[in-house]
Amino acid sequence: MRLSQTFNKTTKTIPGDEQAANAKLLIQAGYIYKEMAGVYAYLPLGLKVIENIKQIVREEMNGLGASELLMTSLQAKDVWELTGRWDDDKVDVWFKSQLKNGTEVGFGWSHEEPLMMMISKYVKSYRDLPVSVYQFQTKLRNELRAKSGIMRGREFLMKDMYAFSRTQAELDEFYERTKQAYLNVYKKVGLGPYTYLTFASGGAFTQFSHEFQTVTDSGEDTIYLDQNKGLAVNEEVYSDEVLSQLGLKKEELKEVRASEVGNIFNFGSAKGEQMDVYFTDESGQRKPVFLSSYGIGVSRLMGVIAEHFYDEKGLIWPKEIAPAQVYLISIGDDAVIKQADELYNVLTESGVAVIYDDRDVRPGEKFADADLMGIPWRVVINSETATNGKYEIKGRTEASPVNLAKDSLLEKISGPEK
RNA sequence: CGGGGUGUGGCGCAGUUGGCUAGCGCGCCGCGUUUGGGACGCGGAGGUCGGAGGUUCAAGUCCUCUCACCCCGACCA
Repeated sequence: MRLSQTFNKTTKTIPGDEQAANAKLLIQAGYIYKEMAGVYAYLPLGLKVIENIKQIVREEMNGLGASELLMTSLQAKDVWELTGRWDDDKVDVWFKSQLKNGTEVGFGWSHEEPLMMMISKYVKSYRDLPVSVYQFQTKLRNELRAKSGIMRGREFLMKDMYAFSRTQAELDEFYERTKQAYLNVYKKVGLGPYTYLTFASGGAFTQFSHEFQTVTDSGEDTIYLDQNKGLAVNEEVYSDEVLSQLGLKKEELKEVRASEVGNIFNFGSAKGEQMDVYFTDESGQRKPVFLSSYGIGVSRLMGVIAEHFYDEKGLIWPKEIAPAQVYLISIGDDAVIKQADELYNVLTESGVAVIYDDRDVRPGEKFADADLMGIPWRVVINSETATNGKYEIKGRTEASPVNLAKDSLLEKISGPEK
């Protein structure tokens, strides 16, 4: 994209009403816009990051054989009454409204019940199972207190997946595969080395659920981490009994702050029984469906990544989710612009996303924005490079640039991240 | 929901024990000079001090109510 022709605004001043690093940086760099507390709009750059994360998640979910769909934001009351969760005393984050005729409706804070209901209309036989579906949906939650920028909002984007199985064994098998898929996601978005499978409270149906926790100083959770085993225990279930049950030794655990970036649940057959979702097996017997559910907060994940990777100059996106791979800067006259235009076309045509800073502003401003936006590579075209046919390139975290011929430049950009 | 803090041009802020035409930086508009780390000069536009009510000769400043935002806590299948 050419900056001179796109909607993109950065600002030198740090927002006064934000404390969280992710919010400050993302607003400053022009990724998000605050509508109200806990409610943020995604500007073009921010949307690009969201889409990049979604694509990574999508590929992993598809790899599990799940099918993408999209549920509704408006939800019917009676569906939730089946499990007692329409009650404000049971669920305190409901946004509710009503139709003109007085019928009460809720705004989706979760889609578990509606999706169970939907599936029950289609799944009747063991031949229909197993099946798994997922969606990227905006969740609306009337949180008492929003905080930490996009890490805990009242409106946020979540990937939720639901798997329906015939037996506990079938469920378990899918559950284990999904754990791996989740770890793949965190690896691909750049959080691999910091993210751990964590035992957490399981809710009504099982002793534990599994969380994925990213170790980061600004995290909201405390976990006890066994680095060698790559496992952690959330403090909410941390006890001597649990440790011995999991085969973990207190001496080998380290207490660290972390942010939850995913949570998966095994509901067994309880949910199916509760919501009357049954199928007929090979022998003609009526059996409850086994359910498991799997969530990743996509917008929160973006916040955690922003929170994890930045320096005094701004954001530092992992290349897999950066809104562009290259920030192209031209400094000079017509010859420079010609070379820059040319490179922009070459890169764009070869599928490299480029932010081309062709604005009529001073170089310092371009450099500052390149850093603030956190684009992995910065390429500069000036009168010298226009003359010798080379290109100046520098990685976001590198101290100084190098000059390369076009081929080496392209190779470097598409090569492993520096 | 309990506790703490903050609301003053678009953004970030200052504004003394109430006192005169409410300031500063950035940004914005115009002209000129600049062009490798957010330039500089000159000239402009833009606020009635979150909102309502009250005290006072006089309120950005004091009081009451209210709205919004931030932080801590509680909460978070």
